[in-house]
Amino acid sequence: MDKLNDSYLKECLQNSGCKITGPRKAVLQILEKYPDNHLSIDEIYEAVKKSYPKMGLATVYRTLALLENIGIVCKLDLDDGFSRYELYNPNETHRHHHLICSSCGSVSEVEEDLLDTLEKQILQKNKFLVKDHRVKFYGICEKCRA
Amino acid sequence: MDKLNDSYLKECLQNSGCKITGPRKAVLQILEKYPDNHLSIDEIYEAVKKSYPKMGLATVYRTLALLENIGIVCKLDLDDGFSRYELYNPNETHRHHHLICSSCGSVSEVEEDLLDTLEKQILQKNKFLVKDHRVKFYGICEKCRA
DNA sequence: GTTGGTGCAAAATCTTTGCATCTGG
DNA sequence: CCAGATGCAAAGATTTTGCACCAAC
Repeated sequence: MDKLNDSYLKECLQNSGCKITGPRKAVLQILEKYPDNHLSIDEIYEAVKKSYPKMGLATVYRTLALLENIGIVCKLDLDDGFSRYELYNPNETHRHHHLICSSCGSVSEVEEDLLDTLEKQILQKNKFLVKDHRVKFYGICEKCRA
Repeated sequence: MDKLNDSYLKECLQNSGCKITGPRKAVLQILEKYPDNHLSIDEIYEAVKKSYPKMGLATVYRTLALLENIGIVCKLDLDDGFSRYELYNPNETHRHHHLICSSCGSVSEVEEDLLDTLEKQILQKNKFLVKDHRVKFYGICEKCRA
């Protein structure tokens, strides 16, 4: 798993003419370690410092911007004023959706996409060719409904 | 139109025990004047100052937060680092979708909702009761595709 | 007259940038 | 070795807050 992603990271970075560095590996490692946690920049920074103590916050910003550019991670906005990131799942062609509970604040995910019909309609009616989307659903989660 | 919204604002504010003030009317007036412009805080501030010169920026922030709380306006995130607001359409039960062109940056709207099926599936599979959503589509607009 | 609202300036946050130093290839 | 990457601190940008004054009701 680690090896696999190391080589995936290596490939992506080298294709973009970038170096494979300690900070970059460390950031990716944290994102792999907490796949469903929607970590904020600061949370990533704090977590990385444990394995890579000399990490600087600016480098976290620069690294995540880079990883986003080359399509390894995706920025997330959960309306709390923090930039959050999660790994792209290489099997996804479109971004998955997030379910945000208005009661407890928990965030879960919908793997299914199911917007193809809507996107086709948008192409026909609005002549707009959809390439990707970001979808957030607000509501009440299972626990809070009980 | 102006009268009508004045009384709508009045009703909403009074129901929340808030006063009807010059700044609040001025902000709403600007949002009504530019219904499709997705104005940023600063754009609203600059526009309001023309009709209400002593307007302070902090009041724009406070007013929009208030109007959002009582359901008159809706915050928008167009990924450019600015908070933007638009009026809620009282006829909409759910938020409409935004089409963001990756080429020219233009933002247009899809009035249709069309997520009912998906939201029913989410209720069944995830036991999550959807109350509202935010949907952004990224792609290429009609002009840029030509 | 009270209570809440406003303007201003200062403070707090998050993010970006400049630059000397370090490091991967 | 050299171009690119990093760490640190300073600067930028947006948003929030404290407080004296003002205005709805």
